[in-house]
Amino acid sequence: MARYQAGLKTQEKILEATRDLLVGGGVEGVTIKSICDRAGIQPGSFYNLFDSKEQAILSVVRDAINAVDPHPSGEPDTVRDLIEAYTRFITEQSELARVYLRIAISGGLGDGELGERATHHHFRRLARFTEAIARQHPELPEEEAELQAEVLLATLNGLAFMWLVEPGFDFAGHAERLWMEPVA
Amino acid sequence: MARYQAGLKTQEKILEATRDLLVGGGVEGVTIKSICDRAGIQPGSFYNLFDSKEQAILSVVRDAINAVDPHPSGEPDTVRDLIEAYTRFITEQSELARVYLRIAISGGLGDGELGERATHHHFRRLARFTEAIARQHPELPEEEAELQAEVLLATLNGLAFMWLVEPGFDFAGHAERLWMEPVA
DNA sequence: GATAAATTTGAGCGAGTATTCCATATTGAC
DNA sequence: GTCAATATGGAATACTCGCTCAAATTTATC
Repeated sequence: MARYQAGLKTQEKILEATRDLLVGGGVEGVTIKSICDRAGIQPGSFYNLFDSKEQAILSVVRDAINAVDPHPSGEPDTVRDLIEAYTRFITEQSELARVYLRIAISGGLGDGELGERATHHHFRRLARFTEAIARQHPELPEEEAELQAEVLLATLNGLAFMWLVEPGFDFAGHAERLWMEPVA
Repeated sequence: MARYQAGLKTQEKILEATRDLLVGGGVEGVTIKSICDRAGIQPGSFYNLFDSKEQAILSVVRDAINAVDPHPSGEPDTVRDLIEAYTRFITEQSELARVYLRIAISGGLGDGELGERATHHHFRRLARFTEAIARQHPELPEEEAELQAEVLLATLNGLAFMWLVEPGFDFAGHAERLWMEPVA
């Protein structure tokens, strides 16, 4: 057992507060004051555990990005696997999913490390979808597989965004219909 | 002819600068200083023509929202009309389209008048899609028509997001495939 | 209890923010 | 040219931002 683990609890409170604020108001709503108020601490404590505000945000966003792509280096996945993983991500980890949709998708356009991470994630994810489609339809030329992957990913993200705006939207039901025919 | 029209030119310069900044860096990148620098004016001139920074941003966003839904009270439109209009919006007014998509993602969920406008626009647009589908497929129950409209709109937005991240993405080509079969 | 390390506090700094104010310059009808 | 309405420049204001730091407090070991 580690000595002095009081800081771990504080760190958890900070990350939780940051995540809530990201869900509620996007990156703009996250300030040192808002984090500290919600976590019930003072700025000094924050900077005892994090080097900067950006670091706390990045930590939450990194979790969200990792959660959408589980077991990235396991056995090769099918298109159905990927769609089901996205559905589970949204239904079972909706808080992180909200962060993901608000920050990761649009964040790729900003500057700084956040933008780089989001862009890198986008292309890695696109490659993963492309591989799954190419594996499932070997007759397709590589280029066509990537095109279909782009459309599938775009559709999934569009459906997810609809769910973000209208919480009652049945993402799972609509995503299910994309299983077999990823656009002719 | 109005007297004292020197201010009109300044107003135009301000709106142009604001639009460019919104395209380049989202709402966060828009400051009074950045607007004035880009427009070649001073803060005093800005506040002679606008009451606040938010007003200038809202003016640009209002243009973007209006541009995506042309002739809102003309003759009833078909699904194909709506898809073609979105395609034209993106291909022919890409600057405004970038503003529209950036705000739709990041701003539509925030507080304030910007969020209200974006949300209001979303549901008005959804209703318009629903009507077009219901008109084209009278056999569908109202509820099913709305569901299909949601999926169609989600797909179009998803494709548009993809285009926003990858400027080379062929939005028009992919949107064309949605003409006849808006998901079975 | 003494000691030292870990943790928290909270005032405060410098930079940047939106906005205001007013003196000055420009405009345009008469 | 006159004069009032309009437009501009640029310093000043009040505020929030991310962040720092020395002092105080808590925690674990002897």
